Amino acid sequence: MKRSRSRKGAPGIVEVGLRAGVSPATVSRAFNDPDMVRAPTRKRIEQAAQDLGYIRDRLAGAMHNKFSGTIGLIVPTIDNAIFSELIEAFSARLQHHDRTMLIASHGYDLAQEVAIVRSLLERRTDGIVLIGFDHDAVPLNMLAQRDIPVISIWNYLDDSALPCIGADNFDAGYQITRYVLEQGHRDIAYVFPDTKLNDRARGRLDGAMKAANEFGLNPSENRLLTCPYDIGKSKELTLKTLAKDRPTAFICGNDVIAHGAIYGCQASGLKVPEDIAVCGIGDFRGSAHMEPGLTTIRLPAKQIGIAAADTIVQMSETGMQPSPLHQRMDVLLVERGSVQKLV
Amino acid sequence: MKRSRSRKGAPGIVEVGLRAGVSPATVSRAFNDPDMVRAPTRKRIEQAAQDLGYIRDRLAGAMHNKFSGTIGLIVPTIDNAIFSELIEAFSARLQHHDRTMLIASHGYDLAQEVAIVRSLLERRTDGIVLIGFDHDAVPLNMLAQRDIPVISIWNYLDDSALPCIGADNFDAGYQITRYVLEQGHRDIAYVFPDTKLNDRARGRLDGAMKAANEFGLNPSENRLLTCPYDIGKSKELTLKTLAKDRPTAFICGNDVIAHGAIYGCQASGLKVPEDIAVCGIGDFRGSAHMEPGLTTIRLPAKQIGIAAADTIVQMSETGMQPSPLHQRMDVLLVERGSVQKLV
DNA sequence: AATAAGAATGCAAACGTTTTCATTTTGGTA
DNA sequence: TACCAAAATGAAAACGTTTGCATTCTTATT
Repeated sequence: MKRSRSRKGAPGIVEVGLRAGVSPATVSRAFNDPDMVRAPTRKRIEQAAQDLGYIRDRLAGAMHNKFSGTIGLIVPTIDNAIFSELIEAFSARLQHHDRTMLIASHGYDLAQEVAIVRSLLERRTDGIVLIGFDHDAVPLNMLAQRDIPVISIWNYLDDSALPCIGADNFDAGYQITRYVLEQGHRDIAYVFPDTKLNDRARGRLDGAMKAANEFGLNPSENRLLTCPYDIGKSKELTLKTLAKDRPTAFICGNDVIAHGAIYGCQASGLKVPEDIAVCGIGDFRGSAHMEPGLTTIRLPAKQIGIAAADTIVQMSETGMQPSPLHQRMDVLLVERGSVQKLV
Repeated sequence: MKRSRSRKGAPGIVEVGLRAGVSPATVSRAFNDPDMVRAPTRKRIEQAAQDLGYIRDRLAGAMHNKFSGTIGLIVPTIDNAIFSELIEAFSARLQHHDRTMLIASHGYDLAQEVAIVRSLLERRTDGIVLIGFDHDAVPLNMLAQRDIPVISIWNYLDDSALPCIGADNFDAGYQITRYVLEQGHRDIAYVFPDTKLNDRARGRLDGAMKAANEFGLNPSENRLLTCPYDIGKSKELTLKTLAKDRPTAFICGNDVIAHGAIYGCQASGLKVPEDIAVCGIGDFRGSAHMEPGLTTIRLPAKQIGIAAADTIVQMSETGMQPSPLHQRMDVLLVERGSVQKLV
């Protein structure tokens, strides 16, 4: 691999210094600590930098600094409404902090996650943000050993080992289920993603079960359905379920699944909510406006993204754990048209 | 800002060398050019690295190398089905090339884009991928001046200044419109995003107009609607349009808008496609499974993402323009249930 | 066994900043 | 005007790699 040197003679800090008649050190200071250099000197430097089209090399700076100015975000998937709002907010907020986001997805594969953490470490990210609590010990150890700040976001647990910022998914599952029960539904199908390696889904399902129990219900095996985050799969599963023995309501582990369920109902000629109720969790883009509007639990994705950015940056700057260690964001039941009182 | 030094005494190439009884240089070679060092030596080095928990510092390497191993992707928005499939594919493919993705979004604001390019340059990305052709000259010049490889993706133009990989949006607009016309529709509303700074939308609309003209049609002002990429806004606009003077078909500039249009029709009591036809462009997640299934033009997002990653990596390695310079991906009309023959 | 050619390794100088420490300048005060 | 503390600047040593060149080790050939 021939690596031709010679970055086009791009001007560096010394060229700028030469032109401005100051030492490289002063140029550096002018950029990092503007009021350490006198105004007129700074002016000259800025002018020189401008003239030369100087662009600072943060990599070189990072070598000294211990700080690279990048933050890593590791998500299960990007290609999904689930996280895109979160990612956007997080990224924008980081930009605001003059940090750059390194993002990678592992497709719900924890082995992949190890490789990703390693790669981020090689890039010396100043901090890493993970989704949820289900993680391999290896990457966690690598991070701990190096004192790299880590937080877990999206889910909330008041006693999680990692600092966290998230919504109480248990509560989300509990609230929506209680609501459906209060509408008089008793024969309910629960459609949730695989809860094996997904603490968010697990929390939601547990919450749902608690609500059911409080109403003296104990959902039978055939009312507990597993479905991936995929509209098509969900629609298919719904169709199959309806063909056998139709419940009066579907409680879905997330909005994507709920969208599929609604389409499934419509495809089999049922009207939502008149003939059957469907609800989700998440309140994704589109849920509000579909027909009927989806009754769901709103998770504050944007808020979480912003808080996550603020927190991880602060941790990297102070080297301390955030306080509070566990930040809980409120979830909100939003009633729209997809669930109605059972008559 | 106190920047405490001392990266926890993380072992470096020299510690590894010490332990393996070789010089740092050899360690470096063992990692970058494995068969430059003899197998037994390499074994010892790998073992030592393993024992010490060594993680290479790519930033330090990048200083020498001219290559940082990162590629920048600049998109209008992440939080939108439009680009998420593309991003995911691009990112995965880069990972495969042992590169890391730096992503940033500018929210359709070209001024923002300048700042972003600058920030990426500061991070010394080995290449930059942009969406579409509408860009400020400033960042383009910065890139050209530094010989940083750039490509434009998503849209296709056989004579674009930048190398490109994309779908022919003009053709997409043309095809879907022709199809609708062939189904007998004549009174058609065209709902497109603002075409000012969006060459993709512009191309699609131009294509649609060409098809209309070929059928001797010249859509009137009030049939040319402008709508942002937002389901809610689109639904609202549809409702308003239907209240006045209802066309027999809506051709939407993209699937998100089409989703909103369908919901709008349904909300006002019309059945799609019996009472009114709706179609989109894009074939996003969900379009296939909604009720009715959306007739649309499939854009090969994943293919584009993969090709983009391959191309930009290759450009950065060879320092040459790709060939072909302009890569055109096929679009495909997919007929589903949202358009039917006008009786 | 001696030798030469080639492979493997080591040495040390980069890479472009930041930062410590020393030196100079500034501006106010005696 | 001379002097001093404080502020601004400069010199030079890092930071952790990579790499050109020099050196040493292999190994095949005579």
